Amino acid sequence: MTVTSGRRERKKAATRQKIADTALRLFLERGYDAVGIRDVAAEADVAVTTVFSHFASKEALVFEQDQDFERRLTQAVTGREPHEPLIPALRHEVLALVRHCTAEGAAPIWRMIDASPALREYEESMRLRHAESLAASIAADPGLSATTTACRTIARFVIDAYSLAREAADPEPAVDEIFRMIEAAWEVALPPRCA
Amino acid sequence: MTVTSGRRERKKAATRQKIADTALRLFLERGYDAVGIRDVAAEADVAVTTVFSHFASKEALVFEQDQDFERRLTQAVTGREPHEPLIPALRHEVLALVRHCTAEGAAPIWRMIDASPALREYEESMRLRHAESLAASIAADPGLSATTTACRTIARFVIDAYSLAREAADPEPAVDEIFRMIEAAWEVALPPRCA
DNA sequence: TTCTAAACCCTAACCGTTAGTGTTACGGTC
DNA sequence: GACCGTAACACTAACGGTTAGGGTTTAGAA
Repeated sequence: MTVTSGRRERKKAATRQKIADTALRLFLERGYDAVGIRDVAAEADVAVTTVFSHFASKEALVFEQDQDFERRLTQAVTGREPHEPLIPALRHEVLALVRHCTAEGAAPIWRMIDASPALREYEESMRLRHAESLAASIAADPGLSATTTACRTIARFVIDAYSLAREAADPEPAVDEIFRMIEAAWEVALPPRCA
Repeated sequence: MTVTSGRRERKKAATRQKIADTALRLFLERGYDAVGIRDVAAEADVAVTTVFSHFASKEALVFEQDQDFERRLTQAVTGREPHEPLIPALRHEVLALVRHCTAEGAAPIWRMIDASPALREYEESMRLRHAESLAASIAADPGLSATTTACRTIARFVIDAYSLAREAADPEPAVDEIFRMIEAAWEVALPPRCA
């Protein structure tokens, strides 16, 4: 009921972080498949059940900041200036996310993800979740009057843009190229006088 | 080396079919999660290892006609009349696929899929594979001059259209609505004189 | 202080999946 | 028609992610 910013929460967060850090370190050292949950638990000095109380699956250990990602996308919609158009705001945010993922230090992690079918599959289903929540944000915007289908469609397209650009040889121009397509799609989705 | 349409191949196909039929029946009777691979194997009167020699995973038992789906999409691109435009051809094929999936008899299967996270996840990664092979077909068309990124983008959008329309309250109009958006996206992706 | 419940631990199991090792029987060869 | 290579299948045992069940500690509320 209270603020509960006490020791308990700090300890819990520390445990979670220790597990995530240990897991990522081991995965990068020995390879994702070569490291078992029991290894992670032992190295982080916690029980296997504790790992699963913090993370829903082995794959979730790798995508620890999943929720950040989702929040930034919805924020780009709900937190933009009044009358600021939707698509450019999303383009800007996706560009930032792609830059973040293709930055120097992130390369080994993404190499590991691309090498593991399980991780790729997990990331795909994550993206679908993100698309759904993005679609909800867009649909909730009172300044926009698009159908449910159009909102969900644009949300998917935006998530596709992120995914495709990240894999492209030259990510930043790819964002621009794909967003030109999205912009065109969005314009025909709106009723005539909603320019 | 020869045609090998002999008894061996027929027996193999029969085994595969028996496994698939048994699995689908049990899944629908008792629920996907309530049926184990060992149950399927026992009921189909084969060894567990035989199941996995025919199907790569438990989920693959449900999406038996996966390859049909992929072939139909690429065929819609590679097999269309000369000068027949790309997007309407794809729209036509997606419409047929959506009709097929939303037909009366298919409802219980899709209800089961929607209810199981594992099956949903599997379907998502299947779709990504289909998008990749569709992108390859589009990129290989000598009559089109789009960038690699544009081809991959349009392929994703088309697969999204299938997925979103299938889930929509009214699937067929949804296909039309989404394909209007795709058409607009495709037009800005082409260089100026490729109308 | 006392009580509650959240966080954690341990054990044992479940289930999908695979490796290792045969066994059968089809299909081509002499 | 006997013979051999091998594809298809069987059996066992295990591996690894995941969960249930039940117990212990401790932060924080009463």
